[in-house]
Amino acid sequence: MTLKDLAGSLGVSTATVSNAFNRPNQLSPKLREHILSEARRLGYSGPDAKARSLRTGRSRIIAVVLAESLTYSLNDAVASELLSGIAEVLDAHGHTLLLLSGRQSGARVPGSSSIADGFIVYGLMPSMMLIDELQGPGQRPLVAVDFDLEGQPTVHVDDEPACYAIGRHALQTRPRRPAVVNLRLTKHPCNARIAPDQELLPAARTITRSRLAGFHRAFAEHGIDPAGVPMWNIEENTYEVCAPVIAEILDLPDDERPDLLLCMSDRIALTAVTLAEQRGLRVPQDLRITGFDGIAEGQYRAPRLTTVRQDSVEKGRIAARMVLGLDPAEPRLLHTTLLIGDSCP
Amino acid sequence: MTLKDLAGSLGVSTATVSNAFNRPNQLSPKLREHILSEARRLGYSGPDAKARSLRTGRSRIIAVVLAESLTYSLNDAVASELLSGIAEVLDAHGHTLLLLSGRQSGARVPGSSSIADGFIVYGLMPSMMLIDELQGPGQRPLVAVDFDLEGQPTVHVDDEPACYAIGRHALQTRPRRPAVVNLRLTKHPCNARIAPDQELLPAARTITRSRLAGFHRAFAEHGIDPAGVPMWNIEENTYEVCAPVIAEILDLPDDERPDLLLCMSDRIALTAVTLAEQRGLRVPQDLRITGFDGIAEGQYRAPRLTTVRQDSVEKGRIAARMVLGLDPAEPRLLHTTLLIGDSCP
DNA sequence: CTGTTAGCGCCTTCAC
DNA sequence: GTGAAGGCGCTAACAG
Repeated sequence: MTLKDLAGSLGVSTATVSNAFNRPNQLSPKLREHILSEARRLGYSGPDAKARSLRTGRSRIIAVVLAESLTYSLNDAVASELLSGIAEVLDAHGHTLLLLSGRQSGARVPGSSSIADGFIVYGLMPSMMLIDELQGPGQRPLVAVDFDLEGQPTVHVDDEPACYAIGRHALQTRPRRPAVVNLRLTKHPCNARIAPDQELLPAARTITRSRLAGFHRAFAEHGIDPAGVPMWNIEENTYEVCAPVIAEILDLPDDERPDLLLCMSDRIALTAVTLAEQRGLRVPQDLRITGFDGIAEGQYRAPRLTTVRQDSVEKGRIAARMVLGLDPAEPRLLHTTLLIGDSCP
Repeated sequence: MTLKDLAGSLGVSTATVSNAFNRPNQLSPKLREHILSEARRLGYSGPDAKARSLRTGRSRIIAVVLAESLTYSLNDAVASELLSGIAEVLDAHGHTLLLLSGRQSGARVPGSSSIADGFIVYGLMPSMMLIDELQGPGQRPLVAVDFDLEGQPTVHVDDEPACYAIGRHALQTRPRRPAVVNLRLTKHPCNARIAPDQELLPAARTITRSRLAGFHRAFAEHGIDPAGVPMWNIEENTYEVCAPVIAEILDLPDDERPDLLLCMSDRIALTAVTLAEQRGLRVPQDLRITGFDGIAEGQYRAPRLTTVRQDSVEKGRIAARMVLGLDPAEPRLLHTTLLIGDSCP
């Protein structure tokens, strides 16, 4: 059943039916109601989305491109919150959400990406090819979240000041052996301690760099040489990947084991809390731990995490509003708030 | 830049360009390579998805319709795992994922739903209107997960036997005051204790009903009258909604407070563990707790949850394979495994 | 192996 | 307020 069929059986032109669905003020209310009710009766459920989008050039679909695999992203609290915020705004404005991953197993970008009216890209892609294609001639809006993309509006969090604040708080009690646990900081994948001469990703490619800068500023201010602070790196923000690295840290001999762990995410910090518990290490007496993100899980279990809260839902809302053209397409910086919990009072 | 333009500048017909992209064996490798490289050079990134989908009738997009709001679903571990499994299969077969919610705030079903090649519907919709429209004349495949939809293939978990198994395990140590904490069991929304005469949803409308039947079978087998077991109900599987109800239970006077809590989800059980800890109640000595789902969070924190693990990722994979026509469209029942943790040894 | 042709279903000027 | 006509970009027959 197509619009044309319907017009045929009603004895009106296709334009009139189209108007009944799309431009109420172009025909009499009475006729419109008649058409709509007949449509329902005959089982015509409105203009076909495929044809409509070809004709109008718009699909009312926004694609969210996630750097990581969908499997990972959907199970990450921060990414989920971001998606929630995006979905909320899109839904409120009659748009729907198409999920794409930067790590498609399929050979190339799925053709279906060209159907979207705009893109929200989250986290740095392993390859820029995808982005290049998205930015193609169509000139559809694109918003980058948590990384920089030349010539495109971005949404960021104040990573450096946030980590400075948390570092300053943690250093009020002077640690004997502080350490930093990073997330995707090294140029080459590494789930282990970072060697002093190891090559790191540039600041433009990972927010961890800004966060580290914040910690370093706090260290310097407290007379601690940042170069002397041992660092570890973790590639993926999951318990499974974090656990071995954290175990390596906690299983160091007593006189080498850090007594302060500045972690780049709450997931890392929570893993540290769990493994410390298992080893009979008391938090915060034997080991103080800080996180980043402020995810719910860290706030309702004991000991409550000392961390910095970023409003990922709001980040998503803003990105969505930008891509829909409701907000001006300009760089945005969200502020964070320090949450002082029990893991580092 | 369209396919036609490209054909024009290369001096070949549009069919040849189309073949270069879609049917490699319909033209010489040499010509194909030439066309593809010229396309890249001129900035043509392949056939437009909108036009292609209109022409072929297929979009390579599968829509997942979630009963709850996207905000809720994305933050629920079980729904996220389901989506992971779906995404994994779709991705492997060159399809992408469109997210729809049964609780659209937008007036009606978004027109964009008619773009999908098939639907996976998760959890019972508040209204069947949406489903009716999806099932419209198009006859596109539809798979229902965790609820029944007449005439459509479904994917279920063995809820009744699973709860029978967990109940049997828990009742090996005879509780003095067992209780059940349900999820969406009552006909009318209720976040409180369920009155004996309160109307419940029919089994076809909530899996909780099957789960409860499993518990009741275990009770009966142990000579406990199910009717004498107090029940509570919770409407949404989040800490925020669970906490007040659990608090109400735990704050009962000592001689009324349950010493065994059979919970319909790990989220509920974890909330109970947290609130019990806060009140100085020891788990499992003072209060034994069981869950359902087997989510990661319940397995790596102490005390490890006694629960039943359902493989939601696999559930998603199966649903996706069915909707893509890779598996036969027939009812499927997945098995669960009992996980005996420390919350109810 | 390559080119021609006829729509897929709809929206939107333009004339009436 | 209504109808006729063209084309959005592409693919699948069919011819050559």
